[in-house]
Amino acid sequence: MGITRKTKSVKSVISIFENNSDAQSVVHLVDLLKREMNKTTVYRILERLENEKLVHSFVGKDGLKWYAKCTDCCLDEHKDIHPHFQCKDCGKTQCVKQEITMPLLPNYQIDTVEVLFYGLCEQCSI
Amino acid sequence: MGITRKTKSVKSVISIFENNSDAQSVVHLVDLLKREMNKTTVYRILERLENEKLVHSFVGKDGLKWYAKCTDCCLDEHKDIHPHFQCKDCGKTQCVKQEITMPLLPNYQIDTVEVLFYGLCEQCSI
DNA sequence: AAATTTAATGCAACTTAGCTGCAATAACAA
DNA sequence: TTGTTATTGCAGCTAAGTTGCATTAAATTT
Repeated sequence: MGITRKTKSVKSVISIFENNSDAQSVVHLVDLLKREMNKTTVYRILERLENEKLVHSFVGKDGLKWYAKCTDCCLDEHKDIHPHFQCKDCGKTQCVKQEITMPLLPNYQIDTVEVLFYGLCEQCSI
Repeated sequence: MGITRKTKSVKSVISIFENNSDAQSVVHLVDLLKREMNKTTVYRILERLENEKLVHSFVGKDGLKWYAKCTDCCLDEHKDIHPHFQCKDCGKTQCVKQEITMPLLPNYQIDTVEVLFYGLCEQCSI
């Protein structure tokens, strides 16, 4: 289980995340890579990269799946509380590098807390 | 603009939320009401109820759209920070009645913060 | 209480995200 | 160089959500 083969397609997907720290919607990635590989391949590579914990995924305000590289936003593996920001204007989506504290829910067993900030990014709020 | 006509279908949808404080996925509502009305009607009624601020919507962990009645979870209109909980086992989804404080993101203009707790509910964590 | 207006609905067809099965291809180890 | 098998392409599928348009039925007016 995991990325055992470094194929041309896998390298291609990885390089996108290396050259841009923003999160990427799958839809965007499929479009970006449509000349290089099949959409099914994109879906499957992303799934493998996530298993390998090279990227992590979350659901955007639009209900689409987004992926982002795992770096300083989640140093010690996949932390439970990992906020993301999505710009309602330009669509820019990124990891929020900020600690967040959450209240406990008594009698509940919480695995993850997804936090999505939605609004205008630095560029679009000028 | 808004709910101008109290049709049989509108009353039917509203009564579901009145008889159950849990959030409802649109998929579930469409199925629940399939004998009474067309799925397009369900989608359109929910849209109108949301405009009227009788219900509010959010995206679940699965990317599906969920609706919940606006009551004590959002007394003073639609507050920015309004957490929801979704059970990974039974699917039960509900508003979390708890205040949450969020850090400010400098230079960003945040409209809403979606917080989704994901894990096991009281029943399923026994 | 009929006529009128127009919001609401049903229907059928469409769009799009994401998934599946299987045959063909290409990493990589021997 | 060959053999094994992970990976990919392809075609077709599923399911959520949307759209246009003709029809129906609330609510208002006469």
